Amino acid sequence: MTAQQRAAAIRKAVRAIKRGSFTSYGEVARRAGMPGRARLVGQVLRESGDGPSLPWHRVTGAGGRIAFPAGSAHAREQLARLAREGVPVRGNRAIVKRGAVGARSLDALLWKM
DNA sequence: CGGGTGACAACGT
DNA sequence: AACGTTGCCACCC
Repeated sequence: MTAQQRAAAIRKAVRAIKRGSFTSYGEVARRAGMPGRARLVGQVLRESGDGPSLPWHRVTGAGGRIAFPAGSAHAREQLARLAREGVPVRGNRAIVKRGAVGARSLDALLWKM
């Protein structure tokens, strides 16, 4: 498996994310057949840059957290694009639907959020 | 081979 | 919920 092939598989998985929804880096990696390589996903998206064929904004950190620093140009752009597609956002994150398995840590549940 | 670096993830406090 | 720590893994010196 060459780096090129891995990048292609990852981009394919990202393109498969439906409009109005989002997926974590780790999940994209799993769907691309490379569990545990979440960081590689970020690396590929970084070198791929922006483009109409690659909905990079639909990829978030675990639990919908935006990977870019809060307030940064990148973060604001991603949140704006997600919101434009109808994804509810709050602060530096996209809101995960309730009931999704593993959507929340036990902590978050106890802290009732 | 050795060490530093991330668009990460999971856990503990 | 905000942080800090660890574990991870591909890359690049």
